Amino acid sequence: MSVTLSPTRAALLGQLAWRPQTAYELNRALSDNVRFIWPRAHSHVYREIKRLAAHGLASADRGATGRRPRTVYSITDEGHAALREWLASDPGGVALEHEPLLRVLFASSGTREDLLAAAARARADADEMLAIGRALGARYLEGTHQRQGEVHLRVFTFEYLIRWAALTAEWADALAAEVGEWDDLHPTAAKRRRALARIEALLAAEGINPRDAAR
Amino acid sequence: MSVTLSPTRAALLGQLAWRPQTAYELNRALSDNVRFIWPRAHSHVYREIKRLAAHGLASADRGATGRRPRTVYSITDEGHAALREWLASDPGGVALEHEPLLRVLFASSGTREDLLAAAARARADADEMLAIGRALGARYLEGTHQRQGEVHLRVFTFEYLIRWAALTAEWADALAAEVGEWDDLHPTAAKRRRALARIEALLAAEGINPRDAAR
DNA sequence: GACAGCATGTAATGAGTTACATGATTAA
DNA sequence: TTAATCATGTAACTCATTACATGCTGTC
Repeated sequence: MSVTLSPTRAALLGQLAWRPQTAYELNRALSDNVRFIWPRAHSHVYREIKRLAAHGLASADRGATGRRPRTVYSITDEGHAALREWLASDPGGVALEHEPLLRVLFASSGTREDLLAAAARARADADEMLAIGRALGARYLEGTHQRQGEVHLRVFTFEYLIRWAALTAEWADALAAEVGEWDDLHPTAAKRRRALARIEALLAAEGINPRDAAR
Repeated sequence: MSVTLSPTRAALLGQLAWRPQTAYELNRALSDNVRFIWPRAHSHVYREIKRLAAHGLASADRGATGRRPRTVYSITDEGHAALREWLASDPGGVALEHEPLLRVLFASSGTREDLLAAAARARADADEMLAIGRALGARYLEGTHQRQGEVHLRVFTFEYLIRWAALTAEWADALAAEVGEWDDLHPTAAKRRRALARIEALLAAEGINPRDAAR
């Protein structure tokens, strides 16, 4: 009769499973590890970890730094069990929260500059991810990552991060290159022609035959 | 002194800008267009559209189907202005909510089968996106999409969707292939060797030099 | 000895979801 | 004519964020 975890709480417990930590350290770890795949605000962590403790999934070891409280949390046996149970449960799916893409969808209500700004933001985020990926990759290859013993698993999250970042960067650049040649966002025959050619190329590149489409 | 929009509300208004719709139709449109890039629960739409109407960004035209109420919403001039303003504001960033990836990160607390199930879920989501992409692509190429006049812009969202789906599918397959050869999730020298080789290959493929890494 | 940045939280508010309810329409 | 599914919402609850507050620690 263990507690059912949400992905957010599972992420917390999962981090705790690695070692006892304060809420602050948990926040750091979450930034390093899941910022891009499960982002949450830092204040959230303080509340959620308390709730995990209240449910017996974590234990709280209260101490102090000078006159400030300082609480170190550890995972309990029940916590381990709940984490295992979560991992065995039916996994939730995949989604983006991609504001630049949303802005592209509604671009015709705005200006060319708005659209370019959205691309720039996507590119900036991708650059940040690539920088993190570079540092991560270096540590893995040197053998100095804190979870080096799990490289055989970490390689998968690493791969997704890198490739997703690269995709986002390429996409943003291609968008900026195309729109950079435009005077405004209005359709023209030439723009339309290039768009259709690109759609065909994409479908071909991914081996997709549009005639198979279910309508 | 117009109202500041959240991305979610902007998505609603953006859809409304295309044509007047009921909340139900908005939900359908959101499913078709932004499910993967800005997913929200359907009940949310009913509340938010009312709030937009209350703020004067949309107008509500109350009618009925038999004895049931039926409200058609339209965007107002203030709504258009708010949408333009949102598009001109500083864009938010890019994030994933990728539960399979989260499960991979904590895989060592679970079983090999858990990990394969996570990969399968990612693959299933990717398949769904690819199916939608195929249908979308067909309509664009035939020239029959409802927003055909915007293909020159739609091509960008289309591109991202297709490539992201393809990436996710490939990743899931690669994960399943590798883990499929394992007996369990424990590290071995061979697993580690393959992982490091893959990390190197990835960095090389993306033209990333880990020695440039900021530490 | 003061300023910047790290560390450690709380409160208030708002966003989002799940569960429920029920009328209309269509196909078997 | 009944079962399924489409259409149209509401209520209750949980999740998550923003804004605030303040103590420590190192550096100039």
